[in-house]
Amino acid sequence: MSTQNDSNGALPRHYLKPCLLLLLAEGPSHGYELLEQVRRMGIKGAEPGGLYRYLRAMEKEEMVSSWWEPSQAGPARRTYVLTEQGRKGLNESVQSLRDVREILVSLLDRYDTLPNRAGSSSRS
Amino acid sequence: MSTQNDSNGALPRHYLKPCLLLLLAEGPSHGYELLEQVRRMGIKGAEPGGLYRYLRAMEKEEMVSSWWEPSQAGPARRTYVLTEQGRKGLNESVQSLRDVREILVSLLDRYDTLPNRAGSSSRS
DNA sequence: CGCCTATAGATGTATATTGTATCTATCCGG
DNA sequence: CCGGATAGATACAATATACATCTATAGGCG
Repeated sequence: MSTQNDSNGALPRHYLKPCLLLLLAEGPSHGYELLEQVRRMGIKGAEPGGLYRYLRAMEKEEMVSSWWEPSQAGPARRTYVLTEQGRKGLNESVQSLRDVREILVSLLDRYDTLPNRAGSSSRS
Repeated sequence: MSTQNDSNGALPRHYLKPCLLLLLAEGPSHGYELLEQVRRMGIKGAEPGGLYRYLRAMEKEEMVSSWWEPSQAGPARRTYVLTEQGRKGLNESVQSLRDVREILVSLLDRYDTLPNRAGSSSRS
């Protein structure tokens, strides 16, 4: 019961956090919009619960700050902006994502050079 | 309490599983050796507990099979090999890692084109 | 021999993280 | 007035992870 479900590239905290920081580095936003942006980035496993939780947690860490903002259409929104701290956090997150990318790339390369005895499409 | 510790590129299940499948696709091996190989691949967060548990779990899913093998120096080892199933699992895992890589790459690109008002190294 | 270390594997458990469902509230159209 | 979309928040169960611990074997050393 621990290798279940890999059919999603669910992208948990390791991705959601840098994503949110990046999006906020591009400009202030609010939860609902961030959710849609994150999803548009291809992150399937993004759900409201986790996202709102994340935003509040990041606020507690002073990576972001927020305030209520009334909207003329619909309920009030909590608008988030990146703090100085958050900018630093983004930089660090990105650095570790670069590491991850390298590991990923080398793993994928390694897979591609695997002698695949089964159903190989190799030519000549 | 949810954005704690990002200082590691800890690479949880999403990476451990494909890693193990890849390594086993390269040839049979045993837990202790796999642990060291995984670590050599740059995955810091790999610990024995999780790894052994993972192997057993994958066996339950018939991705791998194993048997005890005596060793002339030290305690007996459980040798693992990839099954047909496991090979398929690897292929699928890899596909989803490719998706992850794409997301990662585009995210990183997006970060690089960010107008960085702070400490920018832009000239002229 | 008795003890220590390295190798090898496995497990128990406390805590952290997730997923899912549910709840509140506001505004708009009909 | 009602239903749906927007917006945010939270409770709770289910999982996953990290960490420590436990077994066992072989080999070296005093």
